[in-house]
Amino acid sequence: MILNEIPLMFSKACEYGIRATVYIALQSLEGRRVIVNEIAKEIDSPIAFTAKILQQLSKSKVIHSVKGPTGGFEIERNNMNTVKLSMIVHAIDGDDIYVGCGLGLKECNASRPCPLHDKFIDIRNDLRSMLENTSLYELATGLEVGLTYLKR
Amino acid sequence: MILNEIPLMFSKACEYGIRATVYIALQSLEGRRVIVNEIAKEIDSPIAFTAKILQQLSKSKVIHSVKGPTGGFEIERNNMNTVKLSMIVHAIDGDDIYVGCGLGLKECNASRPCPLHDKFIDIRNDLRSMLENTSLYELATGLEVGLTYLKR
DNA sequence: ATTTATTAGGATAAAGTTGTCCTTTATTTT
DNA sequence: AAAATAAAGGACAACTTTATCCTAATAAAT
Repeated sequence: MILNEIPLMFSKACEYGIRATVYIALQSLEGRRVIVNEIAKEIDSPIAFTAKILQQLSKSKVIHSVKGPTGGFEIERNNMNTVKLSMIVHAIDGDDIYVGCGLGLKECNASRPCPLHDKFIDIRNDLRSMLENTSLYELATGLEVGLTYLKR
Repeated sequence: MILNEIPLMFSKACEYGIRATVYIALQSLEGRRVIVNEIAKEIDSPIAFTAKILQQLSKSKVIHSVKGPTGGFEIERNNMNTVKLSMIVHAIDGDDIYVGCGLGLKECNASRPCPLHDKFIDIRNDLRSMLENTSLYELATGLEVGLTYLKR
């Protein structure tokens, strides 16, 4: 019997958030504004939960929301370059990824490192630099096959 | 408002498990068998929850338990070399760390990778190799200051 | 043999994450 | 102006993880 199902790297909320943002970006590149129902259907995520996440991303200016008929979500072409994966993750999961010892040791720091300290730091820095260096545009256009990839 | 508090790398259960195992190893090197209450106190973890985790580690043969008075937990000196960090993690968190796309994309694989596929693979492989190459002995004796480090 | 100390294990509670539903607010269309 | 459409947001339900408590099983000490 195993106690846990730990997330591989991100929470579900964050996964949905990234997938949704990429979908919105792809559609915005086609000049289409998209509504939650469509997004959730296309990325295969729970609608209402996705709506919550989109609210957060909207507040964080990662995406832009428009109310009313013909409304929905969109992302300006310019923002696709400035928005990095790290901003999406931060808006949803916070910046926990960056802090603390992997073993939860409070005394562990650079001057008195635990045996795994440097390894943890390296791995986390790799993750961090990937998140900070990957733009939304790069991520969206890198999905050659496009939409099909967003379904899980 | 942020939805989540995602674990940095391991679950709480796994963190406690690693810290507890290291503590047991350190005490075993001194010839001392230790009881749950002491372990939990020294690694600053909840007693009953720690007991559950120790049960799992005991079943998985990572640690050895002895019932009754003078009983407690211990680890044979020989086992400290064969027990790797990966075994502790596996016993508690399972091997989720190793599977699936970081974005939760089901179509993502080596032949049709998502834009982050290789980066995810690299990071995860680094983590995996760290876990598989770090022995309990190395981990325990690497903690020069010993016990103080295990408190959080 | 009885008592005592300790792990094993079941039941359950608390907290956190994920997911749903319904009402309110904003905006467009008619 | 009224109706319709969509996001915003509050309340809450389900599930998972974390945590506690109590009893049973085991084994040493008396």
